[in-house]
Amino acid sequence: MNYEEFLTNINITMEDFCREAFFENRENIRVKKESTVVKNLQKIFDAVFKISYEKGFQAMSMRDLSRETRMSMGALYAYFSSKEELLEIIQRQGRAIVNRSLQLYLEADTPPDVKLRNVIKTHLFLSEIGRPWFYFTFMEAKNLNPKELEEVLAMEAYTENILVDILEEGTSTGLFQKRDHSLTACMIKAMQQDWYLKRWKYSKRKISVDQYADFVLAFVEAFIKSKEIGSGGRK
Amino acid sequence: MNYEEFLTNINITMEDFCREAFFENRENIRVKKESTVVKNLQKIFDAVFKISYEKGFQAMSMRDLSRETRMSMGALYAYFSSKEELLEIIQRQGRAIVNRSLQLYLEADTPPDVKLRNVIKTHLFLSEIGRPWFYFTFMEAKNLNPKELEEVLAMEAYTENILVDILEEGTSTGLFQKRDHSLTACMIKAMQQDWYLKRWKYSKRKISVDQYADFVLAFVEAFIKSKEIGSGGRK
DNA sequence: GTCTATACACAGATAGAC
DNA sequence: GTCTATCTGTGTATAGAC
Repeated sequence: MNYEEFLTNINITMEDFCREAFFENRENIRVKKESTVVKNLQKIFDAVFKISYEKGFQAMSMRDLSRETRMSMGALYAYFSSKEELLEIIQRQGRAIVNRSLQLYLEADTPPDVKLRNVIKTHLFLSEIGRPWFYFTFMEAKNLNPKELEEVLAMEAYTENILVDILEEGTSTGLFQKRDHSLTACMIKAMQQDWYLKRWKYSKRKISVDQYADFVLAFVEAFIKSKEIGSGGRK
Repeated sequence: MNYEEFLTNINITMEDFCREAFFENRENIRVKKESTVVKNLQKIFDAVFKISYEKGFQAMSMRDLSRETRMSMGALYAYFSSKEELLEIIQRQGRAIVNRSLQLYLEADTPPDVKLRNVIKTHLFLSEIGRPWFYFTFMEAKNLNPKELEEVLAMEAYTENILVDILEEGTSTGLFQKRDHSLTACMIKAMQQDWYLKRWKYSKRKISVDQYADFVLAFVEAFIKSKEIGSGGRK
Protein backbone atom coordinates (compact mmCIF):
# COMPACT_ATOMS: atom_id res chain seq x y z
CA MET A 1 0.00 0.00 0.00
CA ASN A 2 1.26 3.45 -0.86
CA TYR A 3 -0.32 6.86 -0.31
CA GLU A 4 -2.01 6.99 -3.70
CA GLU A 5 -3.70 3.61 -3.20
CA PHE A 6 -4.70 4.67 0.29
CA LEU A 7 -6.39 7.77 -1.08
CA THR A 8 -8.51 5.82 -3.57
CA ASN A 9 -9.71 3.57 -0.74
CA ILE A 10 -10.43 6.06 1.97
CA ASN A 11 -11.80 9.14 0.26
CA ILE A 12 -12.30 11.64 3.08
CA THR A 13 -12.55 15.26 2.06
CA MET A 14 -12.82 18.49 4.00
CA GLU A 15 -16.40 18.65 2.75
CA ASP A 16 -17.26 15.34 4.45
CA PHE A 17 -15.70 16.65 7.62
CA CYS A 18 -17.93 19.73 7.51
CA ARG A 19 -21.08 17.86 6.56
CA GLU A 20 -20.66 15.46 9.45
CA ALA A 21 -19.90 18.32 11.81
CA PHE A 22 -23.17 19.89 10.68
CA PHE A 23 -25.23 16.77 11.40
CA GLU A 24 -23.56 16.28 14.77
CA ASN A 25 -24.21 19.87 15.87
CA ARG A 26 -27.50 20.55 14.15
CA GLU A 27 -29.31 21.82 17.23
CA ASN A 28 -26.62 24.39 18.02
CA ILE A 29 -26.29 25.78 14.51
CA ARG A 30 -28.82 28.50 13.79
CA VAL A 31 -28.50 28.29 10.01
CA LYS A 32 -30.49 25.39 8.61
CA LYS A 33 -29.78 25.08 4.89
CA GLU A 34 -27.27 22.25 4.50
CA SER A 35 -25.37 23.59 1.50
CA THR A 36 -24.91 26.98 3.17
CA VAL A 37 -23.72 25.47 6.41
CA VAL A 38 -21.27 23.10 4.74
CA LYS A 39 -19.84 25.88 2.60
CA ASN A 40 -19.40 28.23 5.55
CA LEU A 41 -18.10 25.62 7.98
CA GLN A 42 -15.45 24.84 5.42
CA LYS A 43 -14.43 28.49 5.29
CA ILE A 44 -14.43 28.65 9.09
CA PHE A 45 -12.45 25.47 9.73
CA ASP A 46 -9.91 26.28 7.03
CA ALA A 47 -9.40 29.70 8.56
CA VAL A 48 -9.08 28.27 12.08
CA PHE A 49 -6.41 25.82 10.92
CA LYS A 50 -4.56 28.52 9.04
CA ILE A 51 -4.56 31.15 11.79
CA SER A 52 -3.91 28.60 14.55
CA TYR A 53 -0.96 27.26 12.62
CA GLU A 54 0.52 30.73 12.55
CA LYS A 55 -0.20 31.92 16.06
CA GLY A 56 -2.23 29.37 17.99
CA PHE A 57 -5.94 29.09 18.72
CA GLN A 58 -5.80 31.18 21.90
CA ALA A 59 -4.05 34.00 20.10
CA MET A 60 -6.57 33.89 17.24
CA SER A 61 -9.22 36.52 17.92
CA MET A 62 -12.74 36.29 16.58
CA ARG A 63 -11.90 39.42 14.61
CA ASP A 64 -9.02 37.54 12.98
CA LEU A 65 -11.42 34.75 12.10
CA SER A 66 -13.95 37.21 10.77
CA ARG A 67 -11.36 38.82 8.52
CA GLU A 68 -9.99 35.54 7.18
CA THR A 69 -13.43 34.03 6.45
CA ARG A 70 -14.86 37.33 5.19
CA MET A 71 -17.85 36.68 7.41
CA SER A 72 -19.06 39.13 10.06
CA MET A 73 -18.80 38.34 13.75
CA GLY A 74 -22.57 37.99 13.86
CA ALA A 75 -22.56 35.48 11.01
CA LEU A 76 -19.84 33.41 12.66
CA TYR A 77 -21.79 33.08 15.87
CA ALA A 78 -24.65 31.51 13.94
CA TYR A 79 -22.45 28.41 13.59
CA PHE A 80 -21.24 28.01 17.16
CA SER A 81 -22.15 29.53 20.49
CA SER A 82 -18.64 30.33 21.72
CA LYS A 83 -15.01 30.13 20.72
CA GLU A 84 -14.62 27.20 23.06
CA GLU A 85 -17.44 25.33 21.38
CA LEU A 86 -15.81 25.92 18.02
CA LEU A 87 -12.68 24.26 19.37
CA GLU A 88 -14.63 21.31 20.68
CA ILE A 89 -16.51 20.76 17.44
CA ILE A 90 -13.27 20.55 15.50
CA GLN A 91 -11.59 18.26 17.98
CA ARG A 92 -14.53 15.89 18.30
CA GLN A 93 -15.21 15.63 14.59
CA GLY A 94 -11.57 14.90 13.84
CA ARG A 95 -11.38 12.19 16.46
CA ALA A 96 -14.51 10.53 15.12
CA ILE A 97 -13.06 10.32 11.62
CA VAL A 98 -9.62 9.11 12.73
CA ASN A 99 -11.19 6.47 14.93
CA ARG A 100 -13.39 5.19 12.17
CA SER A 101 -10.57 5.11 9.63
CA LEU A 102 -8.19 3.19 11.87
CA GLN A 103 -10.89 0.65 12.65
CA LEU A 104 -11.34 0.02 8.94
CA TYR A 105 -7.74 -1.11 8.56
CA LEU A 106 -7.57 -3.18 11.72
CA GLU A 107 -10.12 -5.77 10.79
CA ALA A 108 -7.97 -7.53 8.22
CA ASP A 109 -6.69 -10.88 9.52
CA THR A 110 -3.03 -10.74 8.48
CA PRO A 111 0.28 -11.75 10.12
CA PRO A 112 1.75 -9.30 12.67
CA ASP A 113 4.48 -7.92 10.44
CA VAL A 114 2.01 -7.07 7.70
CA LYS A 115 -0.40 -5.68 10.28
CA LEU A 116 2.33 -3.47 11.73
CA ARG A 117 3.19 -2.09 8.32
CA ASN A 118 -0.46 -1.37 7.61
CA VAL A 119 -1.14 0.33 10.91
CA ILE A 120 1.94 2.54 10.73
CA LYS A 121 1.22 3.49 7.14
CA THR A 122 -2.47 4.07 7.74
CA HIS A 123 -1.74 6.39 10.60
CA LEU A 124 0.87 8.31 8.62
CA PHE A 125 -1.34 8.58 5.56
CA LEU A 126 -4.27 9.72 7.68
CA SER A 127 -2.11 12.41 9.21
CA GLU A 128 -1.11 13.43 5.71
CA ILE A 129 -4.71 13.89 4.60
CA GLY A 130 -5.70 15.63 7.79
CA ARG A 131 -2.43 17.33 8.57
CA PRO A 132 -3.97 20.64 9.66
CA TRP A 133 -6.21 18.81 12.10
CA PHE A 134 -3.45 16.60 13.51
CA TYR A 135 -1.19 19.57 14.08
CA PHE A 136 -4.06 21.50 15.59
CA THR A 137 -5.13 18.78 18.00
CA PHE A 138 -1.58 18.29 19.25
CA MET A 139 -0.85 21.96 19.84
CA GLU A 140 -4.24 22.92 21.26
CA ALA A 141 -4.80 19.96 23.56
CA LYS A 142 -3.93 22.06 26.61
CA ASN A 143 -6.74 24.51 25.85
CA LEU A 144 -9.38 21.84 26.17
CA ASN A 145 -11.65 21.41 29.14
CA PRO A 146 -10.89 18.37 31.33
CA LYS A 147 -13.52 16.16 29.71
CA GLU A 148 -12.25 16.76 26.19
CA LEU A 149 -8.63 16.44 27.27
CA GLU A 150 -9.43 13.03 28.66
CA GLU A 151 -10.77 12.02 25.27
CA VAL A 152 -7.54 13.10 23.60
CA LEU A 153 -5.41 11.13 26.05
CA ALA A 154 -7.67 8.12 25.64
CA MET A 155 -7.13 8.36 21.91
CA GLU A 156 -3.36 8.45 22.38
CA ALA A 157 -3.53 5.40 24.64
CA TYR A 158 -5.82 3.62 22.19
CA THR A 159 -3.54 3.99 19.18
CA GLU A 160 -0.56 3.04 21.29
CA ASN A 161 -2.28 -0.12 22.45
CA ILE A 162 -3.01 -1.12 18.90
CA LEU A 163 0.74 -1.11 18.31
CA VAL A 164 1.54 -2.96 21.53
CA ASP A 165 -0.94 -5.71 20.71
CA ILE A 166 0.58 -6.25 17.28
CA LEU A 167 4.12 -6.27 18.69
CA GLU A 168 3.13 -8.84 21.32
CA GLU A 169 1.44 -11.03 18.76
CA GLY A 170 4.62 -10.85 16.68
CA THR A 171 6.78 -11.88 19.60
CA SER A 172 4.57 -14.80 20.46
CA THR A 173 4.64 -16.13 16.89
CA GLY A 174 8.42 -15.68 16.83
CA LEU A 175 8.41 -13.04 14.09
CA PHE A 176 9.69 -10.28 16.37
CA GLN A 177 12.34 -10.30 19.08
CA LYS A 178 11.51 -9.70 22.74
CA ARG A 179 11.56 -5.94 23.39
CA ASP A 180 9.85 -3.44 25.64
CA HIS A 181 6.77 -3.19 23.44
CA SER A 182 5.33 -0.28 25.32
CA LEU A 183 8.42 1.86 24.73
CA THR A 184 8.68 0.66 21.15
CA ALA A 185 5.12 1.84 20.57
CA CYS A 186 6.03 5.21 22.06
CA MET A 187 8.94 5.56 19.64
CA ILE A 188 6.73 4.69 16.69
CA LYS A 189 4.24 7.30 17.75
CA ALA A 190 6.98 9.87 18.21
CA MET A 191 8.14 9.27 14.65
CA GLN A 192 4.61 9.44 13.30
CA GLN A 193 4.04 12.72 15.09
CA ASP A 194 7.20 14.28 13.76
CA TRP A 195 5.75 13.98 10.30
CA TYR A 196 2.98 16.47 10.97
CA LEU A 197 4.69 18.53 13.66
CA LYS A 198 7.77 19.34 11.58
CA ARG A 199 6.18 19.38 8.20
CA TRP A 200 8.20 22.43 7.09
CA LYS A 201 11.38 20.39 7.51
CA TYR A 202 10.27 17.47 5.38
CA SER A 203 8.66 19.66 2.74
CA LYS A 204 11.85 21.62 2.32
CA ARG A 205 13.79 18.39 1.77
CA LYS A 206 11.16 17.06 -0.61
CA ILE A 207 10.55 13.90 1.40
CA SER A 208 7.27 12.31 0.31
CA VAL A 209 4.99 10.59 2.79
CA ASP A 210 5.77 7.27 1.07
CA GLN A 211 9.49 7.76 1.56
CA TYR A 212 8.94 8.74 5.14
CA ALA A 213 6.72 5.74 5.82
CA ASP A 214 9.24 3.32 4.31
CA PHE A 215 12.00 4.86 6.35
CA VAL A 216 10.09 4.62 9.62
CA LEU A 217 9.23 1.01 8.86
CA ALA A 218 12.84 0.11 8.11
CA PHE A 219 13.87 1.82 11.33
CA VAL A 220 11.34 -0.02 13.44
CA GLU A 221 11.85 -3.39 11.81
CA ALA A 222 15.60 -3.21 12.32
CA PHE A 223 14.95 -2.94 16.02
CA ILE A 224 12.31 -5.59 16.50
CA LYS A 225 13.82 -8.11 14.10
CA SER A 226 17.60 -7.97 14.60
CA LYS A 227 19.07 -10.22 17.27
CA GLU A 228 22.23 -8.37 18.32
CA ILE A 229 20.91 -5.62 20.58
CA GLY A 230 22.40 -3.87 23.61
CA SER A 231 20.90 -4.12 27.06
CA GLY A 232 18.62 -1.11 26.57
CA GLY A 233 16.27 -2.94 24.26
CA ARG A 234 15.28 -5.70 26.59
CA LYS A 235 12.39 -5.44 28.99
CA MET B 1 27.77 8.06 31.48
CA ASN B 2 24.44 8.08 33.28
CA TYR B 3 22.24 10.95 34.46
CA GLU B 4 23.75 11.12 37.92
CA GLU B 5 27.30 11.38 36.56
CA PHE B 6 26.12 13.96 34.07
CA LEU B 7 24.68 16.07 36.86
CA THR B 8 27.93 16.12 38.82
CA ASN B 9 29.78 17.32 35.70
CA ILE B 10 27.43 19.92 34.39
CA ASN B 11 25.94 21.60 37.41
CA ILE B 12 23.44 24.06 35.95
CA THR B 13 20.77 25.29 38.30
CA MET B 14 17.79 27.53 37.88
CA GLU B 15 19.73 30.10 39.88
CA ASP B 16 22.52 30.17 37.29
CA PHE B 17 19.92 30.61 34.59
CA CYS B 18 18.51 33.63 36.41
CA ARG B 19 21.84 35.16 37.27
CA GLU B 20 22.98 34.97 33.65
CA ALA B 21 19.67 36.37 32.48
CA PHE B 22 20.26 39.28 34.85
CA PHE B 23 23.73 40.04 33.48
CA GLU B 24 22.53 39.75 29.89
CA ASN B 25 19.64 42.15 30.46
CA ARG B 26 21.10 44.49 33.02
CA GLU B 27 20.24 47.69 31.19
CA ASN B 28 16.55 46.76 30.84
CA ILE B 29 16.05 45.68 34.43
CA ARG B 30 15.22 48.60 36.72
CA VAL B 31 16.09 46.76 39.94
CA LYS B 32 19.83 46.75 40.52
CA LYS B 33 20.58 44.58 43.56
CA GLU B 34 21.75 41.21 42.24
CA SER B 35 20.38 39.00 44.99
CA THR B 36 16.94 40.59 44.70
CA VAL B 37 16.86 40.27 40.94
CA VAL B 38 17.99 36.64 40.95
CA LYS B 39 15.45 35.73 43.61
CA ASN B 40 12.60 37.42 41.77
CA LEU B 41 13.57 36.26 38.29
CA GLN B 42 13.47 32.75 39.66
CA LYS B 43 9.95 33.29 40.94
CA ILE B 44 8.94 34.84 37.63
CA PHE B 45 10.45 32.17 35.36
CA ASP B 46 9.13 29.33 37.48
CA ALA B 47 5.68 30.86 37.33
CA VAL B 48 5.89 31.39 33.57
CA PHE B 49 6.85 27.74 33.04
CA LYS B 50 4.10 26.54 35.33
CA ILE B 51 1.29 28.62 33.89
CA SER B 52 2.45 28.15 30.29
CA TYR B 53 2.54 24.42 30.80
CA GLU B 54 -1.09 24.53 31.85
CA LYS B 55 -2.51 26.96 29.35
CA GLY B 56 0.21 28.39 27.13
CA PHE B 57 2.10 31.66 27.21
CA GLN B 58 -0.45 33.63 25.17
CA ALA B 59 -3.26 32.59 27.47
CA MET B 60 -1.27 33.53 30.56
CA SER B 61 -2.25 37.04 31.59
CA MET B 62 0.04 39.35 33.50
CA ARG B 63 -2.50 39.13 36.30
CA ASP B 64 -2.06 35.34 36.34
CA LEU B 65 1.66 35.90 36.60
CA SER B 66 1.19 38.48 39.34
CA ARG B 67 -0.95 36.08 41.36
CA GLU B 68 1.42 33.12 40.96
CA THR B 69 4.57 35.10 41.84
CA ARG B 70 2.83 37.12 44.56
CA MET B 71 4.34 40.21 43.00
CA SER B 72 2.32 43.19 41.86
CA MET B 73 1.98 44.13 38.21
CA GLY B 74 4.15 47.15 38.85
CA ALA B 75 6.90 45.06 40.42
CA LEU B 76 6.86 42.62 37.52
CA TYR B 77 7.39 45.35 34.97
CA ALA B 78 10.57 46.36 36.78
CA TYR B 79 12.13 43.16 35.38
CA PHE B 80 11.05 43.38 31.76
CA SER B 81 9.47 46.03 29.59
CA SER B 82 6.76 43.91 27.96
CA LYS B 83 5.34 40.43 27.93
CA GLU B 84 7.04 39.83 24.62
CA GLU B 85 10.42 40.79 26.06
CA LEU B 86 9.86 38.37 28.91
CA LEU B 87 9.36 35.62 26.35
CA GLU B 88 12.51 36.58 24.48
CA ILE B 89 14.67 36.68 27.60
CA ILE B 90 13.65 33.15 28.51
CA GLN B 91 14.14 31.80 25.01
CA ARG B 92 17.52 33.44 24.50
CA GLN B 93 18.93 32.48 27.86
CA GLY B 94 17.88 28.86 27.41
CA ARG B 95 19.46 28.65 23.99
CA ALA B 96 22.71 30.08 25.27
CA ILE B 97 22.95 27.44 27.98
CA VAL B 98 22.00 24.52 25.74
CA ASN B 99 24.50 25.64 23.13
CA ARG B 100 27.30 25.92 25.61
CA SER B 101 26.55 22.57 27.21
CA LEU B 102 26.45 20.70 23.90
CA GLN B 103 29.75 22.25 22.88
CA LEU B 104 31.33 20.95 26.05
CA TYR B 105 30.58 17.37 25.13
CA LEU B 106 31.50 17.63 21.48
CA GLU B 107 35.15 18.40 21.92
CA ALA B 108 36.15 14.95 23.08
CA ASP B 109 38.01 13.03 20.37
CA THR B 110 36.32 9.63 20.51
CA PRO B 111 35.14 7.10 17.90
CA PRO B 112 31.78 7.82 16.21
CA ASP B 113 29.78 5.22 18.11
CA VAL B 114 30.93 6.60 21.45
CA LYS B 115 30.36 10.13 20.23
CA LEU B 116 26.84 9.25 19.13
CA ARG B 117 26.03 7.78 22.52
CA ASN B 118 27.40 10.85 24.25
CA VAL B 119 25.55 13.34 22.09
CA ILE B 120 22.21 11.55 22.39
CA LYS B 121 22.60 11.16 26.13
CA THR B 122 23.80 14.72 26.66
CA HIS B 123 20.84 16.10 24.81
CA LEU B 124 18.39 13.91 26.71
CA PHE B 125 19.97 14.70 30.07
CA LEU B 126 19.98 18.40 29.26
CA SER B 127 16.30 18.25 28.42
CA GLU B 128 15.76 16.47 31.72
CA ILE B 129 17.43 19.23 33.73
CA GLY B 130 15.74 21.97 31.74
CA ARG B 131 12.51 20.18 30.95
CA PRO B 132 10.26 23.20 31.61
CA TRP B 133 12.35 25.28 29.24
CA PHE B 134 12.48 22.64 26.49
CA TYR B 135 8.75 22.15 26.59
CA PHE B 136 8.20 25.87 26.65
CA THR B 137 10.45 26.61 23.70
CA PHE B 138 8.80 23.95 21.58
CA MET B 139 5.25 25.04 22.31
CA GLU B 140 5.81 28.79 22.19
CA ALA B 141 8.05 28.97 19.12
CA LYS B 142 5.17 30.25 17.01
CA ASN B 143 4.70 33.26 19.29
CA LEU B 144 8.19 34.53 18.57
CA ASN B 145 9.00 37.39 16.27
CA PRO B 146 10.64 36.38 12.96
CA LYS B 147 14.18 37.08 14.14
CA GLU B 148 13.86 34.91 17.24
CA LEU B 149 12.05 32.18 15.33
CA GLU B 150 14.98 32.03 12.95
CA GLU B 151 17.28 31.44 15.91
CA VAL B 152 15.14 28.53 17.06
CA LEU B 153 15.15 26.92 13.63
CA ALA B 154 18.90 27.46 13.36
CA MET B 155 19.28 25.66 16.67
CA GLU B 156 17.21 22.74 15.41
CA ALA B 157 19.35 22.55 12.26
CA TYR B 158 22.53 22.82 14.30
CA THR B 159 21.78 19.92 16.61
CA GLU B 160 20.61 17.86 13.67
CA ASN B 161 23.86 18.50 11.83
CA ILE B 162 25.87 17.36 14.79
CA LEU B 163 24.13 14.01 14.48
CA VAL B 164 24.54 13.84 10.71
CA ASP B 165 28.26 14.52 10.98
CA ILE B 166 28.74 11.74 13.49
CA LEU B 167 26.72 9.31 11.41
CA GLU B 168 28.74 10.11 8.32
CA GLU B 169 31.99 9.69 10.16
CA GLY B 170 30.74 6.32 11.39
CA THR B 171 29.87 5.21 7.88
CA SER B 172 33.23 6.25 6.50
CA THR B 173 35.10 4.32 9.18
CA GLY B 174 32.87 1.31 8.53
CA LEU B 175 31.29 1.29 11.99
CA PHE B 176 27.82 2.17 10.71
CA GLN B 177 25.90 0.98 7.67
CA LYS B 178 24.98 3.28 4.81
CA ARG B 179 21.67 4.97 5.62
CA ASP B 180 19.91 8.23 4.95
CA HIS B 181 21.72 10.09 7.72
CA SER B 182 19.57 13.16 7.47
CA LEU B 183 16.37 11.19 8.10
CA THR B 184 18.06 9.12 10.79
CA ALA B 185 18.97 12.35 12.57
CA CYS B 186 15.35 13.48 12.31
CA MET B 187 14.18 10.25 13.95
CA ILE B 188 16.67 10.65 16.77
CA LYS B 189 15.48 14.18 17.38
CA ALA B 190 11.86 13.06 17.31
CA MET B 191 12.59 10.49 20.01
CA GLN B 192 14.51 13.00 22.09
CA GLN B 193 11.64 15.44 21.86
CA ASP B 194 9.06 12.90 22.93
CA TRP B 195 10.84 12.70 26.27
CA TYR B 196 9.97 16.26 27.23
CA LEU B 197 6.78 16.66 25.21
CA LYS B 198 5.06 13.61 26.68
CA ARG B 199 6.57 13.68 30.09
CA TRP B 200 3.27 12.76 31.78
CA LYS B 201 3.31 9.45 29.91
CA TYR B 202 6.78 8.42 30.97
CA SER B 203 6.36 9.63 34.53
CA LYS B 204 3.23 7.56 34.93
CA ARG B 205 5.09 4.47 33.74
CA LYS B 206 8.06 5.23 35.97
CA ILE B 207 10.55 5.27 33.10
CA SER B 208 13.76 6.97 34.22
CA VAL B 209 15.76 9.14 31.88
CA ASP B 210 18.55 6.53 31.96
CA GLN B 211 16.17 3.80 30.87
CA TYR B 212 14.81 6.01 28.15
CA ALA B 213 18.29 6.94 26.92
CA ASP B 214 19.39 3.31 26.77
CA PHE B 215 16.27 2.38 24.90
CA VAL B 216 16.67 5.12 22.31
CA LEU B 217 20.30 4.13 21.83
CA ALA B 218 19.44 0.48 21.33
CA PHE B 219 16.75 1.50 18.86
CA VAL B 220 19.07 3.71 16.85
CA GLU B 221 22.02 1.33 16.91
CA ALA B 222 19.90 -1.54 15.67
CA PHE B 223 19.13 0.51 12.60
CA ILE B 224 22.56 1.87 11.78
CA LYS B 225 24.46 -1.31 12.61
CA SER B 226 22.36 -4.22 11.36
CA LYS B 227 22.91 -5.34 7.79
CA GLU B 228 19.56 -6.83 6.81
CA ILE B 229 17.40 -3.80 6.12
CA GLY B 230 14.49 -3.20 3.72
CA SER B 231 14.67 -0.73 0.87
CA GLY B 232 13.39 2.16 2.97
CA GLY B 233 16.59 2.53 4.92
CA ARG B 234 18.89 3.12 1.99
CA LYS B 235 19.57 6.55 0.59
C1' DG C 1 -28.72 34.49 6.87
C1' DT C 2 -25.92 38.24 7.34
C1' DC C 3 -24.74 42.74 8.69
C1' DT C 4 -23.51 46.89 11.86
C1' DA C 5 -23.14 48.69 16.19
C1' DT C 6 -22.24 48.10 20.67
C1' DA C 7 -21.94 46.06 25.52
C1' DC C 8 -18.85 44.91 28.89
C1' DA C 9 -14.93 42.27 30.68
C1' DC C 10 -10.25 41.90 30.71
C1' DA C 11 -5.84 42.45 28.50
C1' DG C 12 -1.11 44.88 28.79
C1' DA C 13 1.06 48.69 30.54
C1' DT C 14 2.24 52.92 33.46
C1' DA C 15 2.20 56.86 36.92
C1' DG C 16 3.08 58.18 41.20
C1' DA C 17 2.68 57.26 46.27
C1' DC C 18 5.20 54.96 49.73
C1' DG D 1 11.79 48.14 45.17
C1' DT D 2 7.09 47.53 45.50
C1' DC D 3 2.38 48.81 45.70
C1' DT D 4 -2.32 50.68 44.22
C1' DA D 5 -4.99 52.88 40.99
C1' DT D 6 -5.95 53.71 36.53
C1' DC D 7 -5.42 54.37 31.32
C1' DT D 8 -6.48 52.56 26.89
C1' DG D 9 -6.90 48.97 23.55
C1' DT D 10 -8.72 44.64 22.44
C1' DG D 11 -11.19 40.49 23.55
C1' DT D 12 -15.69 37.72 23.24
C1' DA D 13 -20.33 37.97 22.55
C1' DT D 14 -25.03 39.83 21.37
C1' DA D 15 -29.08 42.79 19.86
C1' DG D 16 -31.60 44.26 16.34
C1' DA D 17 -31.83 46.17 11.51
C1' DC D 18 -32.03 44.50 6.88
